[in-house]
Amino acid sequence: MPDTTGIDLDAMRKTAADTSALLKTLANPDRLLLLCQISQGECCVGELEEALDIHQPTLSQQLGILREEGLVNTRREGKRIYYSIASEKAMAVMQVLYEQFCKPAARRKSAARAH
Amino acid sequence: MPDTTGIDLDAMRKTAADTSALLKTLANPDRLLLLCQISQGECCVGELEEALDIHQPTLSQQLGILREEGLVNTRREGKRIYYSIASEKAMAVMQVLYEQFCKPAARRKSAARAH
DNA sequence: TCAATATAATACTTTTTAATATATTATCTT
DNA sequence: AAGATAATATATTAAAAAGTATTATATTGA
Repeated sequence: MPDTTGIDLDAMRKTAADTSALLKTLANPDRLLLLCQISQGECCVGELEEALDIHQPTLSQQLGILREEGLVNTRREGKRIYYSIASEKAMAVMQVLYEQFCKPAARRKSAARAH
Repeated sequence: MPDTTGIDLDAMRKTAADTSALLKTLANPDRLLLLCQISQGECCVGELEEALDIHQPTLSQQLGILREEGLVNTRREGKRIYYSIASEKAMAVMQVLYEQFCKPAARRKSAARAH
């Protein structure tokens, strides 16, 4: 009987590596705030800077990481560059994070209802 | 008119920090595999070691991190220590990760259906 | 004393973060 | 067209902090 355990495990490891790559990209407060803001509608760097009060080089650096990891798209309009969400997977995770961390009251209610 | 922007932003930063702490804990392939396994039912260290082929001190170290961060519970039974999931938030995130990374076919179908 | 698990100690590499400076691209003014 | 300004990106670097893997040892219970 062939040992299929190792094969499955290799596939799982690969998936785990991909998954943890996304999580790692998300695991930074600035980037979470940026994605949160961008997810509510396309915005340019200046708007992000003002809304989140992160100073420009840091902002650009973090946006660069989000770009490299394929989480956001960009579009130039004159001097400005507009960012929007590019990754469904990232959005799916952000949605859950929002439910778990930003809407605790509502969550508790529906959890209670479920009992 | 008081500037309420800063107050909201502080709250958001706090939430973002909490959120990224969880993400950081999850952002490691070994820990993802461990949680995945444990989420399918309580298991002891030996079972995890065999199922995932991670060697003992590393395993114990990663389990230690999951414990410290409150993601898992432990229960001793004789020589063995059984691990189970302790965090609803972590499970909610794991569930989405599973849907996004481990069930791509099913996901694509339902996405297509939605059009 | 053995089995199961945890902790400690260490050495190493890799990341992260933050700050400052500079470059690029586009628009505006004269 | 020249130069000034605005918006954004890139480069550089320094310092701190984390992550990883390994080997050895300790704890707890049977």
